[in-house]
Amino acid sequence: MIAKKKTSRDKLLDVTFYEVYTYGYCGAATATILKKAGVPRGSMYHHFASKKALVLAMIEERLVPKVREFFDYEIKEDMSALRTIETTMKKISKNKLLLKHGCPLHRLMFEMGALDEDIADACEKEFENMVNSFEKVLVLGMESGEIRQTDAKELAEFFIASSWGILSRTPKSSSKEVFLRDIEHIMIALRA
Amino acid sequence: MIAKKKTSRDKLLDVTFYEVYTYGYCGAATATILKKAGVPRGSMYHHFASKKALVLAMIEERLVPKVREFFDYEIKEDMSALRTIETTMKKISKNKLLLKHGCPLHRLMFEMGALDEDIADACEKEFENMVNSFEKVLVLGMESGEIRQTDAKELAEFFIASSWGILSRTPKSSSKEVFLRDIEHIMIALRA
DNA sequence: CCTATACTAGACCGACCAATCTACTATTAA
DNA sequence: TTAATAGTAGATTGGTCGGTCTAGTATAGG
Repeated sequence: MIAKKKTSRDKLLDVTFYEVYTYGYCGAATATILKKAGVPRGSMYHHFASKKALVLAMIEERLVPKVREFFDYEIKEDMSALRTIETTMKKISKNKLLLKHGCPLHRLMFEMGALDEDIADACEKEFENMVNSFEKVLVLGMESGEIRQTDAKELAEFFIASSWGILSRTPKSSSKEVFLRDIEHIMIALRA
Repeated sequence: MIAKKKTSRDKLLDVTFYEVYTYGYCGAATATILKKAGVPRGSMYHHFASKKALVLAMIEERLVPKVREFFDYEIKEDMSALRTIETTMKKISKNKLLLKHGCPLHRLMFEMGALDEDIADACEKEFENMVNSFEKVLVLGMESGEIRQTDAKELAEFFIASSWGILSRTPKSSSKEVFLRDIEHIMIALRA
């Protein structure tokens, strides 16, 4: 494997993801991002017009792919919808950062939703993508009789929003066990 | 009715609630709070040792009472548990600010949970109070056979966390109708 | 070699941040 | 009248914020 040297741009996006995830948009300082990335200020403003532009690029190139790692369902016809969902939830429950800070998309959406339209739109767009992805699984499950018959899109929206709430409990009160226990309650609302 | 003159302290707490609710802890600037409250800087630091102390007092004296307005269940033995919950959800769905910004307790908890232990503890404490309050309703409902038999505390925690998630959808995608529709899905997990 | 472009480098800027400081006023009690 | 306390008032401080500026380097095409 060839060790590709990370470009300044890549380093900035990596660190920005972590800083915004941890401290929020307002709490993430460019000075800290630059220091941690080991990139001078001039380079950052060469690649990005502003802090906001940096964060918008980070959403597209880091946050969205990371969210999809967890939440993009490969539909395998031979696997049941309920088993597919269960597998995803197990995977999420094993991620310490998710349990501690919640879904990074939810975090940014919640903080900035009413404060910046561009960031809100970028988040909303990916929320819709998650809903569409999950909806497909639910439709399959409805066809096979595993999932309760109802509007699949609405059920998908409900499931994702609820999961976000469950993931956003305080670090102190959240754990793998608590998460999976809460999810089990949601599942009752999904099953036929 | 005697028009009591609001003290500087009261004005500061009122404005701080609004500013922190709207812009978050990091986003809320003391300069703005002082200006909107019409209180000089010296007065603020006479009453509160720091911004953090101001916010902690705000939690106790404004945020917690406001949350309890909505979520403190008076248990009326003659009213069914499901009807009690339904009434509360209807009340919440009529509040524009709640739909736009979510639960103020959830907001602060989510932003500061991992960043400041004192604020996290204050939020966690009220979360537990909400859970206890809701648990009582669920227990009554289980006794009357309306609510599904399960651990009432766990079910209460699940319900509140899910509701928070549902309330924290983007301003654009949230409305009274969407909220009540989502709640209806949670209710399926509650009913016997 | 010359020149244009892409990128690095960090000093610097004004604005804004939370917090401190000294001075002043209103109220109460001795 | 005096003294103590509570609260008002806002200028000022040191530090941090996002963003700009000028200078320098690396690379590629001619």
